[in-house]
Formats: sequence, C-alpha cells, structure tokens
Amino acid sequence: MAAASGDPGRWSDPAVLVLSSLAGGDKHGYAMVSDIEEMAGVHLGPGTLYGALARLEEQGLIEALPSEGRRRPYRITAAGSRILHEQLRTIATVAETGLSRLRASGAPG
Amino acid sequence: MAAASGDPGRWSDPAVLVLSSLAGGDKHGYAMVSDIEEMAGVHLGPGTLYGALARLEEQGLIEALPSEGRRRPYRITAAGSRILHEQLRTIATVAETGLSRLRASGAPG
DNA sequence: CACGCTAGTTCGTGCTACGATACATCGCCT
DNA sequence: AGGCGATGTATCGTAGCACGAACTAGCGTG
Repeated sequence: MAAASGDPGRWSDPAVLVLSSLAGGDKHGYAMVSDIEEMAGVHLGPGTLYGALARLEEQGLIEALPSEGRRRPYRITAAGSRILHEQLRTIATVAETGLSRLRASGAPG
Repeated sequence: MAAASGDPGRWSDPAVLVLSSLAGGDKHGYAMVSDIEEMAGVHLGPGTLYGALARLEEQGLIEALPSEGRRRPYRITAAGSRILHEQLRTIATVAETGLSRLRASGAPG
C-alpha cells in the first residue's frame, strides 16, 4: 500500500507471494519476480523482494542454495511450507467468505 | 506482521478484513472485531482497526452511518465493494495457486 | 456513588513496502 | 581482446502502516 490519497493500493504481501512462488520450485530473485507477476499480476521491486528474502531466510522459512554464477537461488524449507500452508488457508477462507458476501449483497437475484 | 525475530506473523491485512466484514452487513467497530475473529481467526486491536477505518473512509471505500448511542456503525460503499472484489480475486488466485503447489510438492502420490 | 463492562479514540514505536540507485557479471558484436 | 547492453543482485532512504497501551465516555448494578 503505497499511498493514502485515493489509492487503495493493490494487495501485496511479499512474504506470502515469495513463499508461494518458491512452493513451485527453487528460484532465484528475478525468476520469482516474473513468476509472481504471472500468477498474481503483482510486481515486486528489488527492495521489496530482497527485504522479504532476507527476513524469510532469517526466520528459516527459506534457505539459500549455492550460487549459480550471478544467480542466488532459494528453496522453501519445511517450516516455510508449513507456515505458508497456514497463511494460505486463512487467506483462502477470507477470500471465499468475502466473495460470497459480495455475491449475496450485490447479486440477490 | 508485528515482529521480525523468529515470528513469521499471522497474515493480516486490516483493509481487506474490514471490507470483507462490512460486505456482510453494516457493523460498528467491536462487531467487526468479533466478526473478523470468527471468520478468519485474526484479532485486530483497536489501533489497527481504527487506523484502517479512518483510511478506508478517507478513500471513500466505507462510509460512517449516524451513531447509535455509543456505537459508530459503518457501511461499505459501491467503490469499496468494487475494490474489495478486485483484491479478493487476486488473493484467491494466490491462495489457490500456492495451495495446489504445496499439494503437488508435498503429496506427490 | 463506586465499580466493571462495552465501545470508541488517541498516541508512539518499530517494522516494512517500495522505488531509486549502484554494483557485479555475462554474452554479444566488432 | 575491448566495449556495451542485458541480466541479476545488493543497499539506502522515505513514508506509511500494524500494533499494543493507555485514555475517555456511557450504562447497568449494588
């Protein structure tokens, strides 16, 4: 959420997005950015990405793999998968509930 | 996300949660807190709630209704419903994708 | 009148999202 | 081999937000 003036801000939770991306296989930074953009239409800038990566690694939810040249690949850990699963369950519940409420109030007939 | 030290932080996006709650009908603050707690298992403190409420109102996504005694009810606006719908669609997509990826890597057989 | 419950409001702190920027490396072209 | 743009990564600074704690205000009870 970048601004407060009429801009609701596109949803973006870098941690969840990165973990979801890595759940699909090991990736390096730029690959995650592309993957996330494809799956969610959300673009993460480098600051956002590496900030999230650093925090996630510090928390043991992802781990760095040996560098492949310039590329610094990451892998999701078991703990990361567990956490991601919990968060996604919550998220999915909210999305379903909200969507069905919108349907109920917006399209009664 | 409150802390960075070993605490992954439960997912919480006050704006989405509040809008989803109001999508189910007009509510005052405390009622939203209970509703959100029931539907998502997420507890919003007063600071979080009021901050989100103020921002949301300023953005025209919710509107304040005449006070009922101590209670200050809010209603979601048409713009709010639209925005909520967009965000929930993104969120739902991420949740589905992530969950299916977890399934694919965690339960291959 | 004192007390506790509901409900709302304000304040301060620290973490985080984010773009801009700078840096390192690879591959291509000549 | 040397220059140049594309690919990747790392860092900085700013503004905004999440969050708990503390304060205020109405209502019912004894």
